[in-house]
Amino acid sequence: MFAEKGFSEVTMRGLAKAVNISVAAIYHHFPDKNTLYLETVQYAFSDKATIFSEAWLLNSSAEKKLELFVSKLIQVLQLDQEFHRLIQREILAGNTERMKMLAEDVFKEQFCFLLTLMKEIAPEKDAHLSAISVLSLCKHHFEMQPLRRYLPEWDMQHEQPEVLEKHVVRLLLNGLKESSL
Amino acid sequence: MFAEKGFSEVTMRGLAKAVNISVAAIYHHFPDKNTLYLETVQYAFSDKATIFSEAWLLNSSAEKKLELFVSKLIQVLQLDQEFHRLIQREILAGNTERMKMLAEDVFKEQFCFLLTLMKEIAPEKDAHLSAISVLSLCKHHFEMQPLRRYLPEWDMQHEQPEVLEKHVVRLLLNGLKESSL
DNA sequence: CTATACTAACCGAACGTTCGTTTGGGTGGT
DNA sequence: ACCACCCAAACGAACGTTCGGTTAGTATAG
Repeated sequence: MFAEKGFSEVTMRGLAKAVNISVAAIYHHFPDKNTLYLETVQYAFSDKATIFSEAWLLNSSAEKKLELFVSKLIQVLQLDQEFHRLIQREILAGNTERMKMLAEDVFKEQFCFLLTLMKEIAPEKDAHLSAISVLSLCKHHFEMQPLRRYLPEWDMQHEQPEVLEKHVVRLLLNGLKESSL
Repeated sequence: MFAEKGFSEVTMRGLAKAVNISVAAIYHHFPDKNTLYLETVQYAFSDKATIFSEAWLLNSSAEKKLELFVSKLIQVLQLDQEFHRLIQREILAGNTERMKMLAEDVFKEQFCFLLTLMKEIAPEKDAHLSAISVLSLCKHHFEMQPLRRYLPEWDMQHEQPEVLEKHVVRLLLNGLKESSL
């Protein structure tokens, strides 16, 4: 509900009704709405850190690892859109402490993996910018979905994970490997 | 204020204080808060459509046009972060009618230009996906700013428009032009 | 020229509703 | 006797909105 509607659009009465208990019963388990929200967010993020270990441990070329990482990332974004909305809202809120917490506890490990991957694939490029670009190409496609549907030349098959995956991987592998310039 | 805090965090009393008039005076000009918000959004978007015409009319190669477009886009995102936040919030809200309106009245023209550009640069690639990728690479960098600051290997100079611009253009021009595969 | 009517613009104070939160009390298991 | 768990009901604050009245400027009639 927080992901869908945002913090202030979710009421304690609405939450209570959704889980079929009284409002006071919620206050038996959580001191206030803010703490409830923070624990909800932490819970939602708690299981996401382990998903990418498969790409991590893959014993193959850096290109194949990137391919698997992109595939996993798109898969997560596709399957758990609530989670994605929660990320969007958190980043939009931009609370300094929570950004530090997210960066440190949730994304850091995966991001470091992505950084080493970028250094392998494109050693002469800025790894941080490259890593962010990987995330951008995947994540933003989903963010734009509500609007993209009404833009010219939109096609249903753009929503298929495999199509997007292929597009992103080819763009990245071609783009990151320095050819000319 | 709507861009900064979101619709429901902005109160009529807060608005009134910000412009030094009474709450009732606002209701003299707008029927209700919702209409006020909608007119605010439309006003904020009204002058943005013309900014990119310079890249449009440039009498040069498609690559140079893309370069100028990316430059302009990053410039807008950098200078008018309020506007960018408003876009983010609108897309996150995802109201069908307003998405249609945004797509049709605000973005369509620029997007069509970008589509023809993509067809010139990468004729064998899906133009829609390529165009969205261009937007993604620019827009998402700014979206991630609050979080990125606390991720490894972040550098102050990543915030400089020219650095990001160069990175994005090189990634795109290399990536979109089919070389191998 | 003056008296009158009208109106856009504004205000303080209130209205009804909804919100987060608290209170006081109940129930079943240990 | 205790405690975790739950409830209906209420509390005060904040919200969007409305109300009655004031002001200043301007058009109209005598």
